[in-house]
Amino acid sequence: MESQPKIMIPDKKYPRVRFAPSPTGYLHVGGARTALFNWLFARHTGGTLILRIEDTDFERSSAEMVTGILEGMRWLGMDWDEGPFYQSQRLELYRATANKLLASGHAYYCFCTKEELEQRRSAAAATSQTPRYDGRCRKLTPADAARRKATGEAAALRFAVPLTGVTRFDDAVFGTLEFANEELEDFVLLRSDGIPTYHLSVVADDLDMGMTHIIRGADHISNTPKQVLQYQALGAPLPIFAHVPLILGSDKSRLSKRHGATSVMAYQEMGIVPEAFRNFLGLLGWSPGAAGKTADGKDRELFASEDLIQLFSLEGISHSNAVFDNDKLAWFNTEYIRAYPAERLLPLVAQEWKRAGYTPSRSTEENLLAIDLVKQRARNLKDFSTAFLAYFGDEFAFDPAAVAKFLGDAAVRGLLAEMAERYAALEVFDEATTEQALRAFAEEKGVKAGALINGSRVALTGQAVAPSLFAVMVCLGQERVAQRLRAAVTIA
RNA sequence: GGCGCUAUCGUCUAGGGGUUAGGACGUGAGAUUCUCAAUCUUAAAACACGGGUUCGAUUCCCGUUAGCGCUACCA
Repeated sequence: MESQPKIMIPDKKYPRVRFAPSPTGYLHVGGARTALFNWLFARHTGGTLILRIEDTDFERSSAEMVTGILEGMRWLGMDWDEGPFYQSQRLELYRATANKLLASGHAYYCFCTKEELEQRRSAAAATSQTPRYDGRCRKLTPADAARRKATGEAAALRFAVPLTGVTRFDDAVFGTLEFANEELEDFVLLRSDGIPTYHLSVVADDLDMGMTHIIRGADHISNTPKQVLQYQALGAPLPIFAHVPLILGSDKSRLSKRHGATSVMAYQEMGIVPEAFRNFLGLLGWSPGAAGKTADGKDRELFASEDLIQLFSLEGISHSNAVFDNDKLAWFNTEYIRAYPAERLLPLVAQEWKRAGYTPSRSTEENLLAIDLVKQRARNLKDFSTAFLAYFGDEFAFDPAAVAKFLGDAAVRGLLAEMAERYAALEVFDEATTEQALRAFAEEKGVKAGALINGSRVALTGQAVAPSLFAVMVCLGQERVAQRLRAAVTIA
């Protein structure tokens, strides 16, 4: 990791928020939503978004995961103003902060070993006592502790939580939250190897980086009093906390691998359009309230990025957890695919083709026309590399079910081949003339036009599902149509 | 177990002391078409339970239940 970017001088007139993922996994759905809310808030208020990588757990963190997280943010169209900062490169700050806390008597050295602590914890659990650090090293005199530390004895630094009283803070979504200090244990600030824990580094950084709002997952609510205590010990003003409810799987348990994809990038691979995903995520745990009504009083669902930015507010964040609904995501996806102009859809489709190892054989012009023709029927980007292949080149598969349903009759196949010559001879090849030709041919042969239409559709596209047949013909072009109809005899 | 948070259709949610409790996804039915999707119409579907407060509670308060979170020298 190269040199660290500079932190700008905090200008408290505008909010400063951060997204602070831990690179122990890819960007997951919950993290992406937290990032989105921070980004939306920053953009709405004209504030600053800082990206901070919380990699103080060296064993579980990796550079690869950082890359993945940045990739996920970019895919969703989120940018950041400062960073990424790496906590692993800011260790001095944490030590300095720890020293301040030690000097002011808010922290003390603890010489208990990990094994001892574990033993006491399990002993407490066995007698159904609340397992909590008993504060025995707190009784050591500072001089004693300093001497032992000087001899090289391993020691962690713990925060001395007040024995009585309550710690209170205002949360922008949950209101005033209050915790009894006696419920809090003397948590570790610095591990015995000198590496800070999350509790210390998060406060030191949020302070140093001038954060005004802390927007993060509700799983941090219980950690917050520990952080508030540090702000107070340091004589620093509190930022505004805003805890965002969690995202749950379909069984209402916390979203995890067994619910399907948790990595944001997996949704790209599944053919989801980034804006659809962002729209969906933005509405999970947040709603614009009355501002999101349409003229006829219905709730709006479709919000472009700019709309989300304009409407976003902390007040709209809901208090309860939300279940991730794949069906609704799929619906957003089709809405966006259909609404995109072909020019905008093409790059996404091209990416999908690349991933599928497909190269279209027609021109960009023709591809754009084809995209416009078929996008109404797309549910997913994947459709463009599977069912829609016949529109972009001559290599495509025939759906066996479609063949069986509409081309099972050899007589029909023969008629199509015969009809191919009519099409080859057509002087004007547009929707009107192609339809005319087919209906005339059907009448002449004494068969239903529908049978020829359906058969042609399969012969031309390989699918039973397609746009209007004559539009398909025009899209494919005269030569191709004649060719594929001639080949009909060989299909079944 | 302790502490904390939460509770409106299956799901996302709006609303709020007096409403036919609204919308969206999904689901059912019908219409339409050249297949399918779309579209249109339409149907079913919710204030977790029990006590208060109040003329009146889904809304405010308390309790119960349930779900989730935290309970590490992880973040």
